[in-house]
Amino acid sequence: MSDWSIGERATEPGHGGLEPAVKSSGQEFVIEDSLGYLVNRAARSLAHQLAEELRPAGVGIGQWAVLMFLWARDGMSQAELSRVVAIEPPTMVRTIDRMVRDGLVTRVPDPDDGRVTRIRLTERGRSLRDELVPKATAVNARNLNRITEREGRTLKRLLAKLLVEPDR
Amino acid sequence: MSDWSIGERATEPGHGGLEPAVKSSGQEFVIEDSLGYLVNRAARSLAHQLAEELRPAGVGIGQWAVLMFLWARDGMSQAELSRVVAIEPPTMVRTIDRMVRDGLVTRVPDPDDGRVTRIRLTERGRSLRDELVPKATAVNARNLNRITEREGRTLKRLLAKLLVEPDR
DNA sequence: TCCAATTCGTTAGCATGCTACTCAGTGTGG
DNA sequence: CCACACTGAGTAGCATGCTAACGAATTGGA
Repeated sequence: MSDWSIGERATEPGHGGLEPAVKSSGQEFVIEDSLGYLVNRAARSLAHQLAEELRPAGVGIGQWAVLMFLWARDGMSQAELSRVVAIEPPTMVRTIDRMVRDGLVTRVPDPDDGRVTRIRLTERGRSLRDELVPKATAVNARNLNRITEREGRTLKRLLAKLLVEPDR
Repeated sequence: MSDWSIGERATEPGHGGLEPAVKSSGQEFVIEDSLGYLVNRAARSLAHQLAEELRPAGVGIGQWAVLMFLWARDGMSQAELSRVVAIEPPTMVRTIDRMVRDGLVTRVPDPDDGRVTRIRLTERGRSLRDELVPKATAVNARNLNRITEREGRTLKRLLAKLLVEPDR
């Protein structure tokens, strides 16, 4: 699938009134108007585009965020990384496994704390920065181009607001 | 991880200036300001919350969208479903596998076209609608509560705009 | 000082997403 | 009518996300 536009409707065309909604006890749930649906679609679209850019370099989409944080501060521990990337530790373990396998990072035991493993960029991991950052920037820019700059700022501000300490 | 707020910064606190950015050839890439990062975080946060609501019913997050479309029009083919849900066919195959396993749907061969399998809701699949739609509505509402109603409409409008026929 | 709670990394097992490929059934242009 | 293209479903193999549960190391409190 290379088409990320909003899809067909569930209801047959030409059966009279469009009704892409589920009526449940009088309530209506219009899927195309669901925040979760829209955010999920947008996230997959963006991830798909970024993955395309990263593929030639052999970097997976899940490795991207880790690289970003390591470029800002090399030698973070796995626990620190899973906190900042907002990924569960078991997921981080296997992402790091793949990055070690691909020669992007190495695991270094912390001398002061026997529980901690520090993640260090290899030369290759470090050098990918100049190659990949412009590509990622381009993906964001290309997508933001569809809306005004002001709208772009608004969009990001609202998304950030959703993430600040969710209820429940 | 139950904390979906914006995480720690990559740079050490108190080393002077905050610098959560990766400088690459003069460019700066501030991760907390990246559209892709924000959308991805928001999507996982919302998916996590919805999954929580669906779990008691034994419905997986990937099955949710399929159910939504089947509630609107029962008997769609797998190909139709993968188009409207915007999921690749192989992913749909296995999602349907699990839904069959869990007694939500059945596969029915199309009498007119030997290639086509139609997906029909079971009584259980149909009956979950009244139970789950309010829960999903609540998740969206709870998250939209953090911003004004006007902002919510803006957010959804901008997200939808990103999805309309991406460049490239 | 020493036991209990916490933290860190990890394993196991599952769901959901993708690409690449295959095979069978349909449809179409000569 | 028939070869060839297209479409739908499925298989294989992988990446990335999660929860549950552990064992080892550290820390904190009595």
